Amino acid sequence: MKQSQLFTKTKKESPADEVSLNAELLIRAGYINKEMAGVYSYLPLGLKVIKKIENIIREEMDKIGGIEMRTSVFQNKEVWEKSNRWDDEVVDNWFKTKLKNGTEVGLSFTNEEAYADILKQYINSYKDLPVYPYDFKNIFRNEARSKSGILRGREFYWKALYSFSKNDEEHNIFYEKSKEAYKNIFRRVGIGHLTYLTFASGGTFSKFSHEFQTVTSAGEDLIYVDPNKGIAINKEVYNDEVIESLGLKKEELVENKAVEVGNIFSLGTKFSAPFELKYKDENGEEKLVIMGSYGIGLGRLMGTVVEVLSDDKGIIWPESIAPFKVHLLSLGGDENVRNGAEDLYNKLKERGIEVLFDDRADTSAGEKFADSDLIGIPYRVVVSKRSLADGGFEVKKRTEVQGKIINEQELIGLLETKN
RNA sequence: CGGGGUGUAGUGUAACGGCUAACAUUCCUGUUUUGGGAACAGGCGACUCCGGGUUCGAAUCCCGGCGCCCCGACCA
Repeated sequence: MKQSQLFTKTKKESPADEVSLNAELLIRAGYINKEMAGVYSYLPLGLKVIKKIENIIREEMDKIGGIEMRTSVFQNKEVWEKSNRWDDEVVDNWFKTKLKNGTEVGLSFTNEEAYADILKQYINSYKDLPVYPYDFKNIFRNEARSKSGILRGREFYWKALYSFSKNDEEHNIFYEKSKEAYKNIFRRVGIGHLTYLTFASGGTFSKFSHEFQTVTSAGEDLIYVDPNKGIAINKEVYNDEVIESLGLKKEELVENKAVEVGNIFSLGTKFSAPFELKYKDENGEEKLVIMGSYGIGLGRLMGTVVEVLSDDKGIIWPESIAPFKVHLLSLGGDENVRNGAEDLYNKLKERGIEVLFDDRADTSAGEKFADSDLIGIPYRVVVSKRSLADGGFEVKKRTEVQGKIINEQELIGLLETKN
């Protein structure tokens, strides 16, 4: 993509109404636009990042048997009354609206009811189980207080998978697989080294639920990390008994602030019971389906990556979720430079290398460098009189201080390598 | 929903109760520039969040509302 066609611009100043680092950098660099508290639009660059994250999650969900669908944002009151979660006294963060005829309609704040209700139509026999449907969709929560930029919004894009199993054994097998899938996801988006499987309160059907917590000062949770074992305990269940039952030692645990980037939950029959979601087993006996839920907020995940991976100049995207792999800058108005850059741009595109080409004619070198650092694309390639005189193009990783000059072949070779 | 803070061109800031609301940046015109947010000249852009009040006079003081940020409670 040519930068001259990208309508967004960078800002020198941080917005006055944002304190959180993720919002500051993402707004300054032109990834997101704030509409109101807790509500952000994703601009072209931001959407590219979200799609990259979405694809990683999709691959990992599909790998463990997930099957993608899409539930509606509109929610039927009758369905939610079955699980007693329609009433505002029970759930206080509903967004609700009305049809012309006065019928009440809710906007999804979670998906258990929708899935249980749909799957009830299709699950009859033990032969229909297990199944692992999931979707990506926007979720709405009327938070009393949203905060921390895109870490906690009133509208957010998430992935939610629900598992439907015949019994606890079958459920547990998938539950363990989902842990591995989640670890893969957080590793692949570049925060694996800071993200811990965390034991949290479990509800009625299991002792614990599991959260994936990324350590950062921007977090709103407190967790106690065992760095050697790579696991943590959420403050909400942190006590001597729990520490002991997990085989941990209190003196080895480190207190950290962290962001909950994902969670997995055993639901047992909490929803299958009210929905009478049952199947007939081999003996013709009716049994309740065992459910689990597995969520990841994509905006929160994106914001967490920014919180964790940036410097004083801007964002430092991991290659896996960067909006582009390469930021190509042409410096100066020299004709050879302009043609050389254009030529390289076309060659990279032909090879399927994602490149943002800063082709702006009247923009100074300093401004292009500053923009490039702020936007945070992993590789920066400079075409200038100097680079051409030295025999090619200057390539520098966002994480490096000093670039090096290499020729076109070497450059394409470098950028084509998969990692 | 409790507590604290705050609201002025697109953005970031200034302005004693008193002149045409200032500066920087963005943007537009022109000249000159092109390896770290270039220089010069000119120009556009604000019912000072909204509604009341005090006053000869309000961006400024008072009351009410709303927005936004932070702490808490709650939550992915």
